[in-house]
Amino acid sequence: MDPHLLRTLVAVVEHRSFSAAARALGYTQSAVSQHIASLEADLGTKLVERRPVGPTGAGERLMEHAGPLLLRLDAARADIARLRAAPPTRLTLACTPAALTPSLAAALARVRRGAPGLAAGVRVLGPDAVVRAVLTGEADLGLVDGAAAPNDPLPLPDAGPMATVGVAEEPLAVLLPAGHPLAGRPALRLADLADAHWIDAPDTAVPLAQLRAAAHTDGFRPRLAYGGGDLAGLVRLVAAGHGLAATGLAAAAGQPGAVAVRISAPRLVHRTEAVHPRTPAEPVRALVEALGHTA
Amino acid sequence: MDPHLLRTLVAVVEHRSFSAAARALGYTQSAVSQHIASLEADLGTKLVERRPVGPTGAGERLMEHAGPLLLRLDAARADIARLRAAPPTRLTLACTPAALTPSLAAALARVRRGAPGLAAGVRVLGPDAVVRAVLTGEADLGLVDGAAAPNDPLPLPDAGPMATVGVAEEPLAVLLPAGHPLAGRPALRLADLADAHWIDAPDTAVPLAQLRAAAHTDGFRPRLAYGGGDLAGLVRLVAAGHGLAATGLAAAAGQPGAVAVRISAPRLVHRTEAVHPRTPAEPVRALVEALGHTA
DNA sequence: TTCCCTTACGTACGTCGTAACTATT
DNA sequence: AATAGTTACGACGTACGTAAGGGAA
Repeated sequence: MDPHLLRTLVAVVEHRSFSAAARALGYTQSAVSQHIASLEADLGTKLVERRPVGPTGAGERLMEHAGPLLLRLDAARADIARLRAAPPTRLTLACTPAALTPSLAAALARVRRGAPGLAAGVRVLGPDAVVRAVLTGEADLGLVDGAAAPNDPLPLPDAGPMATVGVAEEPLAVLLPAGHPLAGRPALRLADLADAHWIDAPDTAVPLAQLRAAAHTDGFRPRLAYGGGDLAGLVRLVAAGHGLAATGLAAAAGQPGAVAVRISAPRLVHRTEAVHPRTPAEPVRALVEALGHTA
Repeated sequence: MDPHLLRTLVAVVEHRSFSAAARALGYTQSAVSQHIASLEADLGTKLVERRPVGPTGAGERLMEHAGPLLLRLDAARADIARLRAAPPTRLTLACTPAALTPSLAAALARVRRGAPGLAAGVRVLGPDAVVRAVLTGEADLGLVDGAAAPNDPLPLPDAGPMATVGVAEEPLAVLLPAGHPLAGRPALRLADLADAHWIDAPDTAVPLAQLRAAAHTDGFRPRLAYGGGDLAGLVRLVAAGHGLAATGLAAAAGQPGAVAVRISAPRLVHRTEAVHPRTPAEPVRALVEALGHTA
């Protein structure tokens, strides 16, 4: 189970083709064929169905391990590389849509005033991708938002050692279409919304799975899947009545066509968390501290 | 960063010697030397100090990745192997000391009555080792106890996909020496115990780190470390006044020389959880169901 | 001097690419 | 017939063991 072979398996399954995977990896088609054959011989099971190409049951199972494994491998390399590297002259942030708040922007501005010439970059991604970016060193700092019990950490994928610091907690809110019968209420009970129509937008709003886990319910079933990372697009879908979405009260407020109503749930808040390497370089440490002061 | 090289690194650091690691792995000393050199060349950093042999800073950092990585690799192989394997004729359980309760023993007896000829084995281990045993297929089912919020899952190491089912919740209890001034109380507030002397027995009682996390405190600092997996030994240390230990009320009750007092903490219970592969073989499924009925 | 890790070197095995082959549509 | 994965085979590189070399106690 050489990691190279696993990487090839991932490419083959993703491309649904041996030759396309070979092109993507810079191998010949023959090498890819040999990689898969070698994995299958090692594990004693067929992993990939040919014509059409797709994973078998065992193949899918192995895929669930391969991704985290390869990520960890990259994370380990990045972790060691950071120990040798000079502090970055360019600060790269990865954050989820609702985590990119005015106070984050202000904190970043404050840090940059203190360090003239510090370049910066911001990438908006889904929560998992933010964590991945921090682990692999693509980003120096990540900011993720989601739902959790007060003072509890967010349930983030545990793919390696990293430090997490809560930087903001605010009430949870639900986005409703402007004309919705419940839109006038001052607050709504989360339990009453479990059977509503929901939009699953795991990269943009609070993932429904997180609501289910935090509320210990079976509800919050998606009626529409929304894949982008754009909050405005999600708001338009909510406004058109496709379903509801949960996020922080501040992020949800003042969206055109939709109304944000506070969710009153026992011990459940919208939380934003900073994710960074455990030995952060100087500008990262300063930014985390600046964020802490706004919390 | 070939896994073989990582395995060698782990062995070298654990044995504090190249030649001992070579013997343990079935290599020559020369090969081990080449492995380490190759890793160091790849990462561009010295990982191991020689004479005496020990990890450098970067080496320790890499070790934190190597363990989980190798575990995941074994877990992946075991996961695939289980898909092909026939249902086991011997049921192997791994459990933490306080999880081996009369009701577990009864449930196992019930299942074995329903399946005559089913051999069984029980191993008592620390929580991490229990999870490891299940992931690598050494055990068919794991039982772990610890502290958590009611209905919340225990904070287990996330080293791979597995199913967890809560099987019991009972009040948290603290073990006190028989003559202790607080021993007569009907219940104690957890917060009042944060500054007491504690014994850290992560393989036997509730790990102190779990108490800290669950109670959102900084207290519960260990005064004595207890490494074994034997509850009776821990009780003797408590009785002798070395410090306190937390566990479930039932497991703690009736221990000679010590007194169990219920801990009243807001939203904090002692919980036992079953851990098993996501597609359990028949006898495992039956046992989990039997355990569920006792909960 | 002894112990233990490193380096040199030869061999064996593994991995990749080229190219011929085979199966599916 | 064309497309796409497999197999055969040869060249190259890698990884191991043997054995000689070097530095610390």
